[in-house]
Amino acid sequence: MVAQAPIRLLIVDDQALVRGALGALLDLEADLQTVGAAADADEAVQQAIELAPDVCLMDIQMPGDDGILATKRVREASPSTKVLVVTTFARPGYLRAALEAGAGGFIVKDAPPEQLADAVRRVHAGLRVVDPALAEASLFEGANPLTERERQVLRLAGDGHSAATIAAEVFLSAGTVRNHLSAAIGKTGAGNRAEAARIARDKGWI
Amino acid sequence: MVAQAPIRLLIVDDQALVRGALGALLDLEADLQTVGAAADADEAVQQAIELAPDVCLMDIQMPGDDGILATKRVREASPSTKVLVVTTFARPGYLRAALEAGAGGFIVKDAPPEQLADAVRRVHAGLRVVDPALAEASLFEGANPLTERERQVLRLAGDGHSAATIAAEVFLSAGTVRNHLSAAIGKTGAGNRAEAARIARDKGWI
DNA sequence: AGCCGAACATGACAATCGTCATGCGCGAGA
DNA sequence: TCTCGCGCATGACGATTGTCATGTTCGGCT
Repeated sequence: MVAQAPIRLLIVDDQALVRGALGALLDLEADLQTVGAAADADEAVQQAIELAPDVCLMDIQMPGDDGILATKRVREASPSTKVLVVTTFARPGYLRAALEAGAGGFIVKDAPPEQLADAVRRVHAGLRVVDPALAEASLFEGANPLTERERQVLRLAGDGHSAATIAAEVFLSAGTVRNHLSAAIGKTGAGNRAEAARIARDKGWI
Repeated sequence: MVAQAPIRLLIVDDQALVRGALGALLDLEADLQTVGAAADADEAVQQAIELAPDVCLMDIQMPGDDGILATKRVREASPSTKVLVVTTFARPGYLRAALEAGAGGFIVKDAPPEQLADAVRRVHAGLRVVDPALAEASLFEGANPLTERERQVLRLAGDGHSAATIAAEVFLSAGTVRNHLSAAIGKTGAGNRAEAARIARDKGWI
């Protein structure tokens, strides 16, 4: 039997150490070969065009465009490249957003290392790879219940901005800002804006 | 020349994928050998005793006891083991706390992969390894200005608890809690408790 | 002993926040 | 077409928060 051409990989993660370590781990597999590495969305898109890799490993948390948006851009730039999203946080909102952005798989960094190579192979074969526990949580949690305005003001409130400050930034009256926050507090089941922001972040809603 | 005995490593990180990936990266070096892996502080201490590794790679963010406390416990359990703290966040407070806990080095995950093996060798040789930029920041930021009470109430406030709730948890009057929070707000230069909590977390003060 | 500063504790007062009632505009379905 | 529901916007009202003046305790220093 003739040896198959290896699956060519592009690794995207803002942390250099993680890029190198994942590369080392995957290069141990005979049928996988790391051909590129990128630290942000722009580099990722450029390398996807130049290298047309078979699979792109994508971390979600990055400075600038996040991994979700980067996934969408990579898929547009190189449709033959499958994207496997690898993330630290098992947030249902992330899973949903990643799949909608065109990701072929979603795996958390808690997963055993042996599973990673398998996930890459499955994604390359066109299969959907999703952590079962996370898929269930996503179903249970349901979709993001927050409206655009609510997300917008809640993000700012979570950073400690006052209602008046937020009102000035989004061109609303302070009362309206408080009202949107109140709605967000109700939908998250929180008792105040700080807790609401924390919960929404936990679930990947903002 | 006779081959040196390899440097024996214990890797501590709550994320299985990262443990495996770091292990793969370091095992590429001829003079380094991964002999153990642990997912939390308890496992780390147990393995330090059983294996007496030369160097322990320690992540800071972990469930249960954090990496700082784990460092202290590993040093006590196996004094011959040097600890190299590896963290995602370059927070000056973390650096100071890690060194006080007995860490021999502190490196962030942004660092280039080649640097990691070198850092391990230096720590093993008994040298201090610290990211220069971070050391400067630590000097500039100074020590944690918050008192014990201020840290305590600010942590709870950051999770969205109200003054009354916090008061009940720490056995103080609501007014006293507000007063401690006010002090913390002043020391962090924030405008309210939420921002104060965010800033304090950023700097590794809570 | 006497003094001093730091951490901690408390209640009064003004500013800000969370909730509610109310209204507008717009797309979906009867 | 006429509702109905939803997102959005606003101001009034009670609840919570942030600040300030004040007081207590405790260790260090002269």
